[in-house]
Amino acid sequence: MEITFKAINDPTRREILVFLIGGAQNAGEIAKQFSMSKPSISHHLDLLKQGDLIIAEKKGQYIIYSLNRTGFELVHGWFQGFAQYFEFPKPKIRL
Amino acid sequence: MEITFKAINDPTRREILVFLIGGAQNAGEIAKQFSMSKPSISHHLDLLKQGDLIIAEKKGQYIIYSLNRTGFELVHGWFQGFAQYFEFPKPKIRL
DNA sequence: TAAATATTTAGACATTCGTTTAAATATTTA
DNA sequence: TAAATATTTAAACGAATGTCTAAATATTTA
Repeated sequence: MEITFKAINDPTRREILVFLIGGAQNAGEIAKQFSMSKPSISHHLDLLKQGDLIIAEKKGQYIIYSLNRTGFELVHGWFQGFAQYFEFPKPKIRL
Repeated sequence: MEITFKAINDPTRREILVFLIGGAQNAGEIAKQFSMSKPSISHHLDLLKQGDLIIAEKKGQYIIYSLNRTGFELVHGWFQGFAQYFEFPKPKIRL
């Protein structure tokens, strides 16, 4: 929980997540998207992985990263707790 | 955006938000919930306010805090971008 | 108006965070 | 097996963060 919110806190990491909506990519391709050193991106990927927001799979000399449902469900679940507070009353009949 | 994610990152601030689901409260009542100095809580409230997650209204010598829809919609909107990725295909017919 | 109450602002300090360069590990190719 | 490629790990460092105590501001009450 804590680590997942932390992972989402950084703008670069959020951009990585958005980038991965387009599909799984290896670390090098992800790093290309950013004007930042590869070790920095590697570190961001590690935090995203710790937060269960991405999955890493080794394919030969590459490591393929893709979005992980687990972390997103965790955060979404937390927000659900507020839905009740904000939601307008639903119509009782089907419109 | 940036400040809203930052505001949500801290566990104390998330607890404050959850506490406010129960209804608006003044700063003193909020501070009572935590084993932390009032200035610290005041600082957390300020960050939550900056992130549009709470609203502050002065009532006499008290300041009443309540949840603010704006910040929650912002974060929810961001997450919506991933819903498409994860969502299973919906049935074409009404069940 | 003086004292009491509610809350914030200011300054200080240790911890955490994001970044970099250099070195290490693992895999593939010549 | 040696060289090349892909990625991470390690060490260092300035910037940002969360907390505290002390002081300031604003409002109410005696």
